[in-house]
Amino acid sequence: MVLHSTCIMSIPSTASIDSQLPTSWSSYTFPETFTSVSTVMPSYTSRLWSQDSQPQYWSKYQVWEWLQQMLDMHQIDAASIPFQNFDVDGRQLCSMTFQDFTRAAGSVGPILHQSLNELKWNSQFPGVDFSPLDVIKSEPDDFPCPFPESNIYATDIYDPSFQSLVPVASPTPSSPDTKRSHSRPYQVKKHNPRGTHLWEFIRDILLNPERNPGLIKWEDRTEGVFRFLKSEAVAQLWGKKKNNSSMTYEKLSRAMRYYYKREILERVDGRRLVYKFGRNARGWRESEK
DNA sequence: AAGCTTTTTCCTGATT
DNA sequence: CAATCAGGAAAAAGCT
Repeated sequence: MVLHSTCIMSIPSTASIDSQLPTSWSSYTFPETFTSVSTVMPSYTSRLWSQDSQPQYWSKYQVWEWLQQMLDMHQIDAASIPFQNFDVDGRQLCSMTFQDFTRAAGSVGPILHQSLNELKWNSQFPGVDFSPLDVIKSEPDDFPCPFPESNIYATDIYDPSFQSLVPVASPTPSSPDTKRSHSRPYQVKKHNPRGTHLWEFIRDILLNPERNPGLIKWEDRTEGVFRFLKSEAVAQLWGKKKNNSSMTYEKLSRAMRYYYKREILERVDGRRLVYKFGRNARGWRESEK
């Protein structure tokens, strides 16, 4: 077995989290991901090579988005890690060591560290049409290898988030002899792409005061009730994310109202600009496990 | 490629 | 009055 993570993590550990002051994120502009570059390039290539998939080129906002995604994915409450410890761009993030992550995020650190490793791996070896993030857990009798004829080989990798050895695709053309015959079964499962739904966008603003310059505020934190303070500003932000400069609160609120039926939101009547998360909304609770 | 889901756009009418 | 809320309808955009 090869602990592949160690050879991926060959980046020197120099980032000192403590030295980075928690500056406000509210002034950060949204990155222009998935725009001109990806539409021009063939989708296959663009998906793998867009800056979006290369953590070293992430903006601070993208780092933050990734954090959100990780917490969602592992069902960890956002309040459990101090976001100000991650006021870093992709380059700085990538230079963080395991210890840096532990210092910055406590028990969540190892999970973040491992997930980032997988992303680095993916951006480094774009020939595989799935992300290591998609590899969830090995299941017996779940062969065959999803990329039998590629020069990618299966290798066991220790994944702290699963506390087990997880077979994962690994580029080791240098020593095919030991890897090609690998017979560990594995299962590939896609995670949802980066949360782009409106309610997630709203939730994420709510969860991060650093990025929330009085846009939306909790009315009742434990009940999931919140209120728009600057409805048009939020609409503008949403529009910016969707590359739609004509977004208005009028239209955004229509989309919000569709959530009632799906129980992502519950109706709060009588109070203007007030909404409440419903049973199908995830990741907003203070302690969600 | 086609079909389903989510969001956007537009609209009429009611309420605050 | 201006803003917001309610949804119907249908187009557009996203995803699988």
